[in-house]
Amino acid sequence: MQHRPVAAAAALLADPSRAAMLLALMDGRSRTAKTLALDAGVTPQCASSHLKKLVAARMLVAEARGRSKHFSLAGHEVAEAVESLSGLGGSPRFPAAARELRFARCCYDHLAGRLGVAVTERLLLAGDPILRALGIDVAQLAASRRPMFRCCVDWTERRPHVAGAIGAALLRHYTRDGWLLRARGSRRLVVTPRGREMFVREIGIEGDFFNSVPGT
Amino acid sequence: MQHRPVAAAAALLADPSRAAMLLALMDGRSRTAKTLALDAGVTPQCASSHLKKLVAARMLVAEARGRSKHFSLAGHEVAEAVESLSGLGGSPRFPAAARELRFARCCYDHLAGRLGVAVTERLLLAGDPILRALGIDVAQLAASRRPMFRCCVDWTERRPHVAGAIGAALLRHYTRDGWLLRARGSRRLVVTPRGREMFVREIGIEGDFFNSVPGT
DNA sequence: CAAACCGTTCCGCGGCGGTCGAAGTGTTCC
DNA sequence: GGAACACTTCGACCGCCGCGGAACGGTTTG
Repeated sequence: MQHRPVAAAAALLADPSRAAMLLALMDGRSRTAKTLALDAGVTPQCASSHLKKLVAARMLVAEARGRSKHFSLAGHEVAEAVESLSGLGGSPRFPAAARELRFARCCYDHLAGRLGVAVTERLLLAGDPILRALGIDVAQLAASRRPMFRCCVDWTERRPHVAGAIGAALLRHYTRDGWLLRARGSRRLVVTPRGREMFVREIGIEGDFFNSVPGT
Repeated sequence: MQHRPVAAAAALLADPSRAAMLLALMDGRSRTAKTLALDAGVTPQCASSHLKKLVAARMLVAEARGRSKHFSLAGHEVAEAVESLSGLGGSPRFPAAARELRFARCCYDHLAGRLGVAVTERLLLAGDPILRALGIDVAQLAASRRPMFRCCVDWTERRPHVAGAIGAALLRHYTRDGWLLRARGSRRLVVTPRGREMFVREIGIEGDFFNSVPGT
């Protein structure tokens, strides 16, 4: 609902030089200003200007070490935003040199690539009984083309929530079964008394979770 | 490693008018060009220009309906990228009017906000036994300030992988226990023979997953 | 102290892109 | 058919920002 911060953050990633620097830092390690300038293909004074902006926006953190200065990503949110933008890049074809990178790589401080996705899905399959109790057929969802499970970095909570086929199936279940009501013309959702009861009983959310909550 | 697509995608989100339009569509429903022009506070001809670009970049899809044209988000990836950028907006303070939105809202086609995060964590807690078998103490991780579980939209796979404290703990475990080796100066990770064996035995990944894989 | 190096600031140049006015095309309603 | 409406294209203006050149603190080395 506030579009200024979105545009401001995107504007910082919109410059090819800054994007190259951020991508160079995507392994979670730190690099000197000069190294980043070479990565981006610009002069040191130009890189300095970019790095200053990225630090001011708290996307990077700087650490003075001797006569050189080391930069690294400020946090997971930054790495995740960069990754999600990489996926929007249109062309789903990757150069052959990236094949190994595609299989297993580190993303900031965790495992990514095909192997990372496979591990994730194994962990999430453990939640299967809960979904089954709601009448959601995981096997059927898996048969569809759509990625079964996705996470979405939550704008307000800065933590992930379930998206993908399972996320959509859950929301469908909530609204059809009267747990949640969609507000007209807004993204807002309202929890019904029944929903409040069911979220505690079926999902296992603590009862006092709903106490300090505006609106029902 | 290819920074052009990142910058190009970010540039589309970097304009306040386009960002406002995308945010208005974040509930997953469709809107007409005129409505979006009003949302963004620009003239219709200006909105038309923006919408054309967003459609060309496959971020939006257009559907001609009578004399009006309806636009909607092209997919989850777009919604997720917008959400992750929203989180980078610096100021963690939200206007009071957004309190209800913060608690429960829909993000494209799934539940988001505090409630969405709570449901997600309940589902993921079900994976606890697997992590415990690896010697990862979930309770200890939960005590830290850091969000326990995060997902990262995978650049190559377009599917999520585990990030957050658990993701970092997993990668630490993989490298310390000799499942994976970090390549120098690259994000690339190499699976050792031991890792190959352990991923199958401990995580439950199928054995032939590693067969069609470059490098080891 | 002098030299070398890293990073930074100031400055003017140049180009990309967002904006609105005006005019053109297609659709719907009377 | 004619008027009203939704959307689009064209053209011109203007502001913003990335860029390199030159010059300036700060730190390390000989």
